[in-house]
Amino acid sequence: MANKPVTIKEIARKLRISPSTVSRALNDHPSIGLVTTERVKKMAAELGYEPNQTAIFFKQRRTFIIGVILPKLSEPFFAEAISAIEDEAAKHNYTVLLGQSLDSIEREKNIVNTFRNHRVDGIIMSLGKNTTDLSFTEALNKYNIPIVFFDCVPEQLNVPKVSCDLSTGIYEAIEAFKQRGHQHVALINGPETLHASVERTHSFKQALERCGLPFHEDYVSHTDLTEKGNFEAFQRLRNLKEKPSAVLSFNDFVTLDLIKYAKENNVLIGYDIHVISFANYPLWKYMDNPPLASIEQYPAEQASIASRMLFRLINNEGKEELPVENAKLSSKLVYQ
Amino acid sequence: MANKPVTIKEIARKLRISPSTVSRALNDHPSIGLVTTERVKKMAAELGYEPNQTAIFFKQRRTFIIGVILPKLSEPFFAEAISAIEDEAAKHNYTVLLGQSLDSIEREKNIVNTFRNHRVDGIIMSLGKNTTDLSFTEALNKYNIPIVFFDCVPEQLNVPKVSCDLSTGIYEAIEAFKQRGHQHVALINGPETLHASVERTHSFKQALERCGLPFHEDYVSHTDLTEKGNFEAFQRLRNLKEKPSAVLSFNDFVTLDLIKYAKENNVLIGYDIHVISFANYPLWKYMDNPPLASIEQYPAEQASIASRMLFRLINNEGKEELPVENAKLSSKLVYQ
DNA sequence: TTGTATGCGTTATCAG
DNA sequence: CTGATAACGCATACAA
Repeated sequence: MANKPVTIKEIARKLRISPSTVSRALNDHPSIGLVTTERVKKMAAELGYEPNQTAIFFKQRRTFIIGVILPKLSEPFFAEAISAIEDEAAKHNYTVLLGQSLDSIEREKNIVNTFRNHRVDGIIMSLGKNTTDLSFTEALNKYNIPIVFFDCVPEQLNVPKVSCDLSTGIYEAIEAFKQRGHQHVALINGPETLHASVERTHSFKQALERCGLPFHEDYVSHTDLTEKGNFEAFQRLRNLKEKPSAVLSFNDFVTLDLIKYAKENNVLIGYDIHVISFANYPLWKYMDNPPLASIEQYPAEQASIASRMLFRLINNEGKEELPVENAKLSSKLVYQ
Repeated sequence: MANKPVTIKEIARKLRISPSTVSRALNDHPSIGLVTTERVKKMAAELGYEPNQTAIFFKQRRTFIIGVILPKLSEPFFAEAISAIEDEAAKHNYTVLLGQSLDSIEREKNIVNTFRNHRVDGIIMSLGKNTTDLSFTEALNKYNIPIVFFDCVPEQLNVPKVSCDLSTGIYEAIEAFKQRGHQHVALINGPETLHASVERTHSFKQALERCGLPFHEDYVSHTDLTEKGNFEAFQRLRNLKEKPSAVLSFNDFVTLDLIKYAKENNVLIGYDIHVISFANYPLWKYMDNPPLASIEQYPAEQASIASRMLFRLINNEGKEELPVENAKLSSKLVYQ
């Protein structure tokens, strides 16, 4: 029936001691006698005392909350990531404030702002596809709120981040294609403006060279990531005089559209064309024509490492000048 | 460079007026003169003043945070739900604290406890599969923290909740099967202990009767929701002397296993057996042998309604004695 | 070992 | 219209 919550003062009054003694007793302060400590704890339990966290937060300038900003939870990649973050947070007695950016820079700014107002102790963020300007993070410095990026990270070095190196997985993919006798390997890449796309093209080219396979610009087909764009990107490849027999596709959603397109156009996946996809959709095993393999990017691992970085920063409280950590995992080719 | 954040007091000092005046000016209190208000605001802007929310939260006994507890974000159903909640929360200037229960009662309790300590202003929760004892919510009363349930809700009436009535969708499904000439329709149901399963069996039986189709206990096959259990449940149906030609499956994950099993055992979906699934996996359109249709349960709508209920309770602040709201949406059969 | 006093940043009450 | 003061619940420096 919602009585007024018990406070330290009440316990003190009932016990005819001072609030500070109660406070210390409850916190197992060494200077308090065993007997009083016990008395206080007993009374606290009896009254059902529970500390008012908001008061503590206010006083200690710590909220025990971290904010997590990511594009979209409906992508399995991020659902896995946030679970890992939640686990890591729980270990440190922290809770997770959630914000989905939906790849909108405007929303990213708002969320950062809200989190800042809430005085979260730190932020973990995966950038939206088009975000390059990080000036909005500067406002965080004012309150010494550390931010760690993962997966889609800024290019600057002086910011803590963990990401996945796609070049290793790409190389393994090309190698796998070559072993299966493919000579013409294509890449369906994201928008040319994306840093992520540029990197992929680079690694793709390098891997081909290392494997002694030819690279030709026509074999890199860009999509705007809409269904239509995905279709067209695939179509461009199919229209080449020398059709590629193998293709690396930008992500699972592109791959799904590719599969759909193939079905509608009587292209047989695994026969006319072989596919390897980035990321790793949990459902491939149920599909009739799944990709040959996927380039695993370890969302949970990335997120865990980022969390641990963040807690190191939080617990350091800006005391020491810690070195900026940058971690990079190797992606890997995995078969379903 | 992390200077000490500017406070109201500093503004007051610089302007040689009292802090309370500054506070009122910043809040556009009508009793403050226009000139002072302007002066204060200008100075505040100059100094880059930002209110310390934690202090305000503390003072106002409001955190502007709601907690959301659900089983698993990796289920698309809940990913959609939480996005709807986030949107609704943003409209009310609220932020979302996240907790995944993973269907563990222990975790549910811990999360509720953590949220309570953080003094969230309210909670939205979808219960884990096995949760029936709601005593852990009683602790919330102490702080007048309202809780609203959605989708997987407690049976009691005196608790605000919104769920989806499956009987309408089930009826439409059975009708659709009948129109296609099916006489033997089966149900792959969840564990018998689950309230949700019992309800489904009931609605299933009723729908068959209304459609003039026979009901037989053998045609309700229970699974423990593991892959093995799903396989066996399907197998039991296939082993009946009179094999069902149509089947309603407990949820999308069961359906996926069913599809897998069918493929491995040369059962042709859409020919040997026709399937309608609960919920609506966003990926059916990419599959070669998708279910005929799905029973849509409107996660986003459920979550939105629950959010609005919650904010009504929060904004009422326990002043009036509001009636307990119970909403029920009708499920619907949808084709892909 | 314990109590007293003070402050965290803000707002509300009351007085002027 | 504005200022002084108290209060929210807790923790801590200092005093005893």
